[in-house]
Amino acid sequence: MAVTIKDVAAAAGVSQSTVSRALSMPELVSPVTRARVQAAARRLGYEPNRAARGLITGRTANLGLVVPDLANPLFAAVVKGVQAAARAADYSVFIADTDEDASAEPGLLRALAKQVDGIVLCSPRSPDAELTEAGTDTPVVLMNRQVAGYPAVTVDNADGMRQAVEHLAALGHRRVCYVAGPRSSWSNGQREQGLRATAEAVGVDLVHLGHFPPRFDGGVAAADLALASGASAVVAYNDIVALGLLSRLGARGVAVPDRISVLGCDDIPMSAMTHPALTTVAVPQHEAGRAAVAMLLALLSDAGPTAPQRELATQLVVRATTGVAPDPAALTDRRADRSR
Amino acid sequence: MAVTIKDVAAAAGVSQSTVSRALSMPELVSPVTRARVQAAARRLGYEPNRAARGLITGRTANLGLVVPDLANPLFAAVVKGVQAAARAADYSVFIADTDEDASAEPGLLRALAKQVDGIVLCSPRSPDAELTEAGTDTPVVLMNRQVAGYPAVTVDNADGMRQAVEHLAALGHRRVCYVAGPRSSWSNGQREQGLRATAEAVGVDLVHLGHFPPRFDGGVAAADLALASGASAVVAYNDIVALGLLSRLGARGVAVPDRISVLGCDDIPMSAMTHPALTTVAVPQHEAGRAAVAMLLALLSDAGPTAPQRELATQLVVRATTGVAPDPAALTDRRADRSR
DNA sequence: GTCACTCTTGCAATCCTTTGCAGCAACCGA
DNA sequence: TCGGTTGCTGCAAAGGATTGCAAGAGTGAC
Repeated sequence: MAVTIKDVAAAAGVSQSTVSRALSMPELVSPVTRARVQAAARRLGYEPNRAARGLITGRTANLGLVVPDLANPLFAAVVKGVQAAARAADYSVFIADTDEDASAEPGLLRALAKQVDGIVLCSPRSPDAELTEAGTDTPVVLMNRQVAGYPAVTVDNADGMRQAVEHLAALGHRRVCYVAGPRSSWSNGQREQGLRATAEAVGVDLVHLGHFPPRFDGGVAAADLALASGASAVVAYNDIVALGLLSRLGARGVAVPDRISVLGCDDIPMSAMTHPALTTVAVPQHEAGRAAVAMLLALLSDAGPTAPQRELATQLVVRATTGVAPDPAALTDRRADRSR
Repeated sequence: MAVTIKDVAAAAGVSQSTVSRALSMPELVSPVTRARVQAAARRLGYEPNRAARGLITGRTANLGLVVPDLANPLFAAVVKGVQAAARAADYSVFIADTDEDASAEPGLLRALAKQVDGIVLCSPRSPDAELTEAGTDTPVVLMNRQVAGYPAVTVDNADGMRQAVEHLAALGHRRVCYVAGPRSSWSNGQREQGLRATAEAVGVDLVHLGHFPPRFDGGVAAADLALASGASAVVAYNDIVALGLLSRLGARGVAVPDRISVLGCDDIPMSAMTHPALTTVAVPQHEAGRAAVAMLLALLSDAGPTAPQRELATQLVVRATTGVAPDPAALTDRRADRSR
């Protein structure tokens, strides 16, 4: 049998209430009693029973985290950030994975809601309406999405795209194509918008390509279209798609970046490991995870506004898949281009 | 306020005990009462309070999962498998990530133990002694490791290596090098052993290379050594290391598989996406996760032996990084070439 | 008609902790 | 010396579900 508060009380010669207070509100008991109780608790190896505590306080000391796909390294980073922040505050984390299935979100949310104090909902795919409908009484912080009335942590996707386009423009690119991600992704919308605004501002033609699944094969499928679009640079919805692009381009013998530049987004670890290494826009997902938990915890303790917003900066990381735009004349003759 | 069993009892006109029984031991109440209670429960949207139930039953309906690194796609697969099996049995899962830090394991284990009914310990890095020492009263199932007295789910690493070596031998390779993983990894030990046994049996020279961290840069670091070892094929501890090897070989302009063959282990999704695609030994981690949960659940219900073992089959997946061994004469030619 | 038995159901204790309230002592100022 | 604080401590009541025990109703056999 586990040691209970009663055992500690007996050992210290005080009542259960005093033990409880000595351990969780130490300033309420006299120093000498406090010391005696704490000594007894430590000696007996007492650990409060979380179920009993939760029963009366109504709190579980657990947080929930919902991500679209754990196998995506981006979300692995989020998970690690969330875990770290939660552990520091003595919270544990339940993780649920929707497998990119938007229709699974409301159900998971409801299931989680009962056993956690708050939920971090990362990159939700559900339409806003369903999201608010599934809205329980449990506090929720959104990540990578903004919905009116909800607190949210986002990254400045538009600014990341601005950096990307300006980088490409500076390299002489005049026609850039964007391989779009899921229509239901808020981040994708933000990226499209940032892209469009900057493209117009710097005088770059923007070609919009389909909506592709945010996976490797999405990039593979998009590569030929990108090549045929006449663009000299491709911006992908994320790094995994960019990796798919690179793969297909490589298979077709298309030189990157000599013939076409490729740019990803997220800066997952794999991006630095490809050949050539991927130029990408780094989004601080680990930090975003921490921030989301901090926000959630603040919400739980009733501090601050009920729908705070926090936006984290993005940063272009220039590696080897972006280069000077090919001379339009040379485009038809690759050999001439190379020998330049 | 949430709806409690009391509300359901009042609505159905029965006592709390009857409600409790109607919902969790339906065969104990009369069909008509049962129907009335269940209808009331559904109508009111009743969900039992897990804390209250846990308080009296001593069960949490939670499982714990400890993995070395969530960012490793291999473990992401394990997580998904565990989640799926747990959800099917109405358990939730706490996940802890040790960041490949063996010394963090005992602490995490202890912290988890209090809030779960059982733990799946995946690829533990701690020495056996520490593991058993940290051994709590909480049931634990090991994955990718066997320790006397513990139930475990493993994969047949040795047989996977047999398939790998026989494949290489059939391609004419006579000297193969192994890029070893962490010394503390049980899987690594099994792989070394399987490799050695088969190499001897088929008459292949085996060169053992260091112990490298199971990461991309481990492979990068090992590549030059592998090349210098005179082997015509390299087997890597896992796919990520193999990817590192490929990267460094590519950077040095070494042709794969013409000059040297590369073989990974695990079959992570990325392996199929490289150029050339990686030949590897697939280990069914998703299924292993499911199996581990099944075993844990059986343990919790007191069925079967206290230390059951289950071993899953591995399967060589031949892709494009393994090929016919280069002609030894050609090998020296090329070496002379490079030393010029 | 009565006894023994089964089938349902309700009562009430229990799990462990937190917390409002009250009691008690000591201490301060008047 | 006494009333009023202040500071600690203990009592006891939750909190929501499970479960051993017992009571009541119904059934079948003699």
